Amino acid sequence: MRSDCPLNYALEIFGDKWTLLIIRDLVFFNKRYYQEFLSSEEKISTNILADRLANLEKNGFVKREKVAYHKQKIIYSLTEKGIDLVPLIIEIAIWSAKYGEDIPEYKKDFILHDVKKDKITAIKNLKENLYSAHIKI
Amino acid sequence: MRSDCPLNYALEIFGDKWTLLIIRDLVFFNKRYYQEFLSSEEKISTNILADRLANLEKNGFVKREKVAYHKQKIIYSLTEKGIDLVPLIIEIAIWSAKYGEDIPEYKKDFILHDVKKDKITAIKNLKENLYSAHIKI
DNA sequence: CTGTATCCTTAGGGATACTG
DNA sequence: CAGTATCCCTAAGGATACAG
Repeated sequence: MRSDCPLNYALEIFGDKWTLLIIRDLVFFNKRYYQEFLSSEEKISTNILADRLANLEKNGFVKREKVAYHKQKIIYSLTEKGIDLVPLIIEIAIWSAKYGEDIPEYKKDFILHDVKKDKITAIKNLKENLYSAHIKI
Repeated sequence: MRSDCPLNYALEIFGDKWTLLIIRDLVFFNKRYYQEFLSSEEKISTNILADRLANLEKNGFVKREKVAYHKQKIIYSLTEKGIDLVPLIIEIAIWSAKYGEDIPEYKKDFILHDVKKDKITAIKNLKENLYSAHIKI
């Protein structure tokens, strides 16, 4: 640890270029399986994905469960600690929607109109989706 | 660019372990000069600092101005684009105050009581400080 | 005082083959 | 299918010396 600053703490545990993208896949795209993460736009490679998933589990962001009757299949889901990253991911998205370049207009519009205008509802809906998805499992 | 995702965009331009700490120094500790950034807790080294300050300027987060009658002295200040990172830094701090380990209680209390309870006011006050500091320059 | 430049080490990461 | 293991390369970063 470089310091006891809260911002520094966060940067040290999820301040890399991949971790939050995996969280995003879980939150916004309802991804649950290894192959699904592997096939996301950014083309994460398998060794990095395995490493980050292991870290996410170690740090309590993600739970791993075996799928019944599919011996090798593993399902990933967010813990409350992971779900509580949603507000900050949304803030990042809002900033990018305002200043980002080469981001499609429809994505910017969605964030600035549907999300930013009522963050509390947007966050609530996302959390409900995640919890109900988890119950279904 | 790995994708046109807003989150990915943000991670690519300030998703490293140092950039947001410099922004933090500007926002919360009112640092303005190279030596001040250099002496922060996390012990950034001079080549990294120079590199990140150059990137921050290139990406429009920070302005560099020479101090009158101090030929070599440079003063750094945030642009609006940089100031607009405040809400997301606050969200990170709130998350860390809830889940972070080895963070002093008084820091957690400050964030959870003084900041989280009224984010809008906290952000407004920080922005006013930054703008008035800039005018004073 | 504000950087640059250099040297060197380590961490991050892509590609791909392999394992249970 | 979910990882591991290996190879190799590049980026990140620390230490320190130097320049304007």
